[in-house]
Amino acid sequence: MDPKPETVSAKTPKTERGRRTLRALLNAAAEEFGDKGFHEASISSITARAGVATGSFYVYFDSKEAIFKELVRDLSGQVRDSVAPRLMAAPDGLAAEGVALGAYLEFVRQHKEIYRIIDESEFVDPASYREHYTNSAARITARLAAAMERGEISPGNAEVRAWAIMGMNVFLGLRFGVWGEEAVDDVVQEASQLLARGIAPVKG
Amino acid sequence: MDPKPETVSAKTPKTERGRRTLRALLNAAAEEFGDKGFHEASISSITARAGVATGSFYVYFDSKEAIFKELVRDLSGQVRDSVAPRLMAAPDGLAAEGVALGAYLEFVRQHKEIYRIIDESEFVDPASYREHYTNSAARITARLAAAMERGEISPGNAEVRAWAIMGMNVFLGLRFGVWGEEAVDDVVQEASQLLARGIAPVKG
Amino acid sequence: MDPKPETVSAKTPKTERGRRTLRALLNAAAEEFGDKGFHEASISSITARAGVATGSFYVYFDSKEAIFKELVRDLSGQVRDSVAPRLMAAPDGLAAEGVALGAYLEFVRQHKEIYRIIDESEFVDPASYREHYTNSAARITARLAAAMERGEISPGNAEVRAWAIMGMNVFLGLRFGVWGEEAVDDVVQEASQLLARGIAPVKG
Amino acid sequence: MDPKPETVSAKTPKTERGRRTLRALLNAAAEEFGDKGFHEASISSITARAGVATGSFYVYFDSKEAIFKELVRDLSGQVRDSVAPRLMAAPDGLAAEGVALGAYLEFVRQHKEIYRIIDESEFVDPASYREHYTNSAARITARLAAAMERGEISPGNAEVRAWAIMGMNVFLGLRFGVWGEEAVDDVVQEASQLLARGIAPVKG
DNA sequence: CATGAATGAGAGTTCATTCAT
DNA sequence: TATGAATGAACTCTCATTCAT
Repeated sequence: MDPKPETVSAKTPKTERGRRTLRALLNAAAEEFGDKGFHEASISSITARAGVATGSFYVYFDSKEAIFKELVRDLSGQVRDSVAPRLMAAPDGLAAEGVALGAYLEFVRQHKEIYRIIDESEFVDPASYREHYTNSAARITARLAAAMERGEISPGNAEVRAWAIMGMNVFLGLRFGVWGEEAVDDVVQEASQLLARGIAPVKG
Repeated sequence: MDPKPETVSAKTPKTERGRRTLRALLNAAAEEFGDKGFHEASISSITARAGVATGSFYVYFDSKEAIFKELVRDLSGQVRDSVAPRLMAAPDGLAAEGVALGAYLEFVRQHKEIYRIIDESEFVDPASYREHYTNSAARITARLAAAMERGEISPGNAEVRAWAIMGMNVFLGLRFGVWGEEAVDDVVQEASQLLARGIAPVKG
Repeated sequence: MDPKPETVSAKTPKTERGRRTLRALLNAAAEEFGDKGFHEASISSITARAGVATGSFYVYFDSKEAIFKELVRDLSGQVRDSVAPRLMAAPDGLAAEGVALGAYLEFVRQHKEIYRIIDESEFVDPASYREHYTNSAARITARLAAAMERGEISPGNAEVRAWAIMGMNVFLGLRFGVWGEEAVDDVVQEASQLLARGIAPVKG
Repeated sequence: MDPKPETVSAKTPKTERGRRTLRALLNAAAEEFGDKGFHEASISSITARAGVATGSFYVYFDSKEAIFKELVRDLSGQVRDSVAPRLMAAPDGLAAEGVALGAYLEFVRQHKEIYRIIDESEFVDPASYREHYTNSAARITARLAAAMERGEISPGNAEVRAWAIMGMNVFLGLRFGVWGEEAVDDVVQEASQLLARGIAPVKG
């Protein structure tokens, strides 16, 4: 269940010991960045958490930015992968978006630090940030386009809708996943309804 | 008739010259933070832009954080004030949200740096960030509640809807205001439609 | 009862208002230096305590050092003057030194900050420090010499004795005046006895 | 056989090179503080004297205060150790105090900067100052108590006597060790006599 | 691969002092 | 005299990165 090894691009270790150290650094970095944010985080704190010497860090990463970037890619994949399986179960393209919101809210609540790290990438490595949200939007757009195709939702600009839906999800995630502790079912239902009526196929 | 005295919390100057210096610092800080972001920004760069000595900064602010906080409050007020007058013109509560989105998109496109500064507050002064979005949501919630009252929109959980709408706006603002350069009318229309059908009053 | 005006050398004010400001500054400085020590003390804190503007300070003193120096001279005089009257009452030159110790201990206990300020002058204005203790020693030396003359004490090197006695007093003052809270009578008696007879075993 | 490992409290180096750097910093600090006093001293001057980079300072010490504290502890030990061996040679408890004074005067004259540094600790790190003199007094008290026990000195309050003796020594040290250049034998003799027999007129 | 000491540029911050009003 | 804003040199401290072992 370890996060995909293929996402680890930089300086792939050749020995088993090396792989362990790399993994330890990545985990330590997730903790450190989640706790303190990028700028307050320090390499020496990361290596301390990982139980290795300062210098060892540079065996695996070129810079603080590099490990952060690596991490964002890793986490971005985790967010995606946590939603995907739930989507399979959705009866149709309209329902799918409600399911996706529910899955996202749950994930966010369980991994608040991931939300934070990804968001901070806007100011650390804008390209990663943009990539993350652009990818997300592209996936939603594709789903919507397919559903339109199938007549499950009304015709319209799929990309605009995708960004609108993603924004909805993210802010509901912030308010009811990261900040709030209240039950989430009502939120999902209310939002699903808004969405359903909003993009449901036009009858008659 | 002084410029926004309510935003000036710290060390109010007692002379006219002092007021000018303070304003110059605030304006310089907006430029600097907008250009470079909080961490890359430097006090000496701010004072240089403002045309005053380094030490003068500390006559008015206790720290880099302090002026940033001040600025976020200031800008948050500007965002609010830019949308408010347009709302007056809306025929009803349903249309109002479309109008608000349009106003917001325009504002964001003209003041990309404000968008950036407010967003960065999540990592510099989370309380300000939270306050900004909580205030925004509260205003939307109040509008929706009133509109429900008047039967202009369907009954439902106004707060959830407010956060959903705000999220939509913010992400459309990011995609089509900050990043994109394309015309914005289609976006507003598409989103308004999504919203309209989503929360329109249910017809008998 | 105000400290001697003649000790105020710098920029003697001509108006009544000026005299009040000067006195306020000196009192404020005594508090400030006593509380925080020379280096932690700040001019603006002194002027704030005195209830005047920062710039007013320089109407009366040339620098932070200058007011400190002034203060040490002032306080040095106070120490001297607090002991002098008690000496008059002493029956002879030997008893006088015990009386002086008693008077000094009392004074120190009541004015701990004065002890501190004078001592700090060693590092702020060594000349003042040296002057203070040299003057003290000279007064003791003179007393001892006169008493020798009168045969009230044994012949010997009056200056060495004076410094020894002063050191005794100062350190007993530190231990039992500044730090300790216990009754002081025993201390005075024990020290007086040491001074009179030394600590050699009493011969049968 | 490492140099005084007990004085090294903070961030003990793990390599030989580290130990050398630490020692160099401590020596440089003694020079710097002795020359300029605490507040005029600068970290960069210390590192320059030690021949290392500014940042290296913070590998071993948290602050200017921290190294000063370390140094006072170190020097306090040196004062103690310089007197101790001479005491062994004293024939009895009464003579011992004269010997101690002599040893102290010599030490002070050779290490004027140590005297200064320890005294300045009163204003930089009062706890160290207090500790230094409290320890000294405790050692003298113990000697006196033992000598009383053996009947070598008259009965009395050992602690009061100890502080009196220490004060005598310190002030004679200031006057004849730090400030004066004259021969010191007379001083020791006069003070020893005072201590032994006091200054009451010789009877009969 | 691992270690941890060394580096040094650069930042924020302080505050005694000056000066125009 | 009094005011308080303006000044700017100087300092401490941080930490990502390098490198010899």
